[in-house]
Amino acid sequence: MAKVSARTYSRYSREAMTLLGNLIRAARIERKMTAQEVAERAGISRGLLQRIEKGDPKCELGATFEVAALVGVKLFDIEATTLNGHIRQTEDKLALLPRSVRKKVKVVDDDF
Amino acid sequence: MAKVSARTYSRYSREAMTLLGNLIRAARIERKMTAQEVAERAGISRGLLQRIEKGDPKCELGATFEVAALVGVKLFDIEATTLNGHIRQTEDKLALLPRSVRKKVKVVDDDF
DNA sequence: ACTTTATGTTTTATAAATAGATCATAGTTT
DNA sequence: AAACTATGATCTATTTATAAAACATAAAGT
Repeated sequence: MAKVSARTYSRYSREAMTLLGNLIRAARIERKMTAQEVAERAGISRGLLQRIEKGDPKCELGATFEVAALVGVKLFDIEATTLNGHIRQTEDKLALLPRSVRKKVKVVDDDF
Repeated sequence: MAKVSARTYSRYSREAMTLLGNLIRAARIERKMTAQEVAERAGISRGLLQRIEKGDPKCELGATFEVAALVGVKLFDIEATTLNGHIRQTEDKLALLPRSVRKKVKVVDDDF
């Protein structure tokens, strides 16, 4: 009966989720859209939208971002038009980085 | 056999997810952390981390944000120290907004 | 104050994601 | 070049989220 393996979250990510939920709810109300309306447009249930607005960690990333986009909350504070450019930047960076990370067998003296 | 109700995503949210995944992967590699290592610290499986780095919409928001925090990717471009302040701001705003949205029965002339 | 409608909450059946293991491949270091 | 290790990919059992419905509450408009 007792819940066994509850996942834990760092303070930062918990706060980030709360903030995102708050931003979504505020944006939705400012745009005078009902929960029902937004849920329908996003193709999700009203219950899920409620959890998203609460900052529930157990929501799909896709559903959450979709709702955010729908009510006009900017992710990363980046404009829609420049998102692609940012993606390309990260791809260029990734192309330069090693493709796999190798753990050192011996510990290196990082301290000085 | 065929998949029935595949969810769709707007271009903006799809791109945002891709970007987030790329940022996480780049940050992880730059910090020389293996996928295994990050997965363990986040309390998730390596497979899930892989999907997160790919920008798969069907990941838990919590797991994704946790990983982002772990490798040092800033959500909303906001510092950890000021997150709380931003939350309070949205709460203040929400307190002022109406608690439920009412749809107009008659359409109002918005056009002029 | 009354009526209407949005929201909050709970429950259940169903659908889907996750963990974990395994294997193949590719990349890194010596 | 050889050995080692990280990553990519796939599979299955299990856990878990989701949709949908129903109801109660609360808020907004008249």
